[in-house]
Amino acid sequence: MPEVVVRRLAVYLRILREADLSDNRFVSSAELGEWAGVTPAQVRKDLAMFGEFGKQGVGYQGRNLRDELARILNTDETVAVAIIGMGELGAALARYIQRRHAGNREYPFRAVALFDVDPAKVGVSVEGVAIDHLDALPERVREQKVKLAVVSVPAAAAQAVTDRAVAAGVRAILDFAPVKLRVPPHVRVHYADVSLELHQLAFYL
Amino acid sequence: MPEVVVRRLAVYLRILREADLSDNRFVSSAELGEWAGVTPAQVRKDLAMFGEFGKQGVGYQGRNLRDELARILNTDETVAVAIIGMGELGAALARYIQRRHAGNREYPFRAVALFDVDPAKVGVSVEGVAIDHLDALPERVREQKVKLAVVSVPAAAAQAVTDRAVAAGVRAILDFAPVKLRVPPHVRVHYADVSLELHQLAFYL
DNA sequence: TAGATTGTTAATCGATTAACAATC
DNA sequence: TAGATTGTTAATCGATTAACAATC
Repeated sequence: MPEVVVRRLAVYLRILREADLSDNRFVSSAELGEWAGVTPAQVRKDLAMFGEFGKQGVGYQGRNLRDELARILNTDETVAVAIIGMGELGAALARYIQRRHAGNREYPFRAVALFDVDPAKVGVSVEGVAIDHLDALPERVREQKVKLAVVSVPAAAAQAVTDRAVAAGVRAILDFAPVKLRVPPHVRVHYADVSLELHQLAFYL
Repeated sequence: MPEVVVRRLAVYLRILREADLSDNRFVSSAELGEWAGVTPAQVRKDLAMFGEFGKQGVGYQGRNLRDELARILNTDETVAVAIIGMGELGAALARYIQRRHAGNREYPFRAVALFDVDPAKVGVSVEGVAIDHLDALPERVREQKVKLAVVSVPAAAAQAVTDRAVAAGVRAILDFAPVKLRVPPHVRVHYADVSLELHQLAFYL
């Protein structure tokens, strides 16, 4: 499945989650495309890759489409997330995720495990979740069946913690460290690299 | 210029900045491609869009290529950045950027202006830069000639602060709020949307 | 000179858009 | 039924890869 399609599906889902979907609100590919900034044909093609969700002449039933997309993206149930590295960024991410989950039951992500190596941080709670020592990662990841991890450690440590997370069963990683991670083919990595984004934007100045 | 090319240029530049470039180290498109995870042809094509930087039979002179790329990406001189929203994420970003700039003179970005609306935060210094009230944004952006801004405010406030930043002369925005921003055509927006990334990754679980 | 690698053109690949028959 | 909009096929567009003459 092309990565761009998955990205757009996530956009459609967010739009539908935010939209006010009264019981029988139908949404057309034209509307959804307008909101997402893509063509109606694009919307229909993207959705058609996963099934026939619409009714000719009417459009897509909003709530149904939202639920189908959540199912496709595996966010119809709560997704357990581990955050590795409780520096300022990691702690900010942990609080962000927990608060969104607490504030809106539809928000699927929940930080169930937090890790650091600093003894001063281990044991401290962040939004009700205790920070564990990195050495406890394999055990915690296995017992909580964590499949998705956020890496927010210094660049020099990123590959090593990634290796440990992957060995423990993690299948997808969001990496904030400015390092290209080497992982086995069954593991997916996305990069959230602030400096790279700033560099790209600087081109247009 | 295709956006993917600009993205790869930024990757090449980072690689060259990190590489140990002795005086006459030459780098081939094969090497650079290997490090960046793209084909040699891709590297040559990308670079050829901006000029002829290589020597046949030899490759690209590392330091020269690095400097050329920095020039193309407008990061051969320090780039002033404003950060709007000093919540946890905003503050973490401010510290990250300042520390990298302080630690490595080659790091081009510098947070020269920080903004929030919380009276408890205004006046507080973050890594030596005082937080200003949002109302001071137009004045500060103009006097510091800030062209690049980071938006790290709550979703509900993102469009409003963007409008003010754009009115003051900002040309490129890195938006951390999960909101599609509407901006005039001469303004570039990149999104750093953690929830969207997590949603995409969840697809592969 | 011989070997290597660029810059560039041509071939391939894949994604987007347009068009329209199917059908609600 | 008439009007609207889907699902899908065909046409277009653009980006990637392969190939090779130019040349250091």
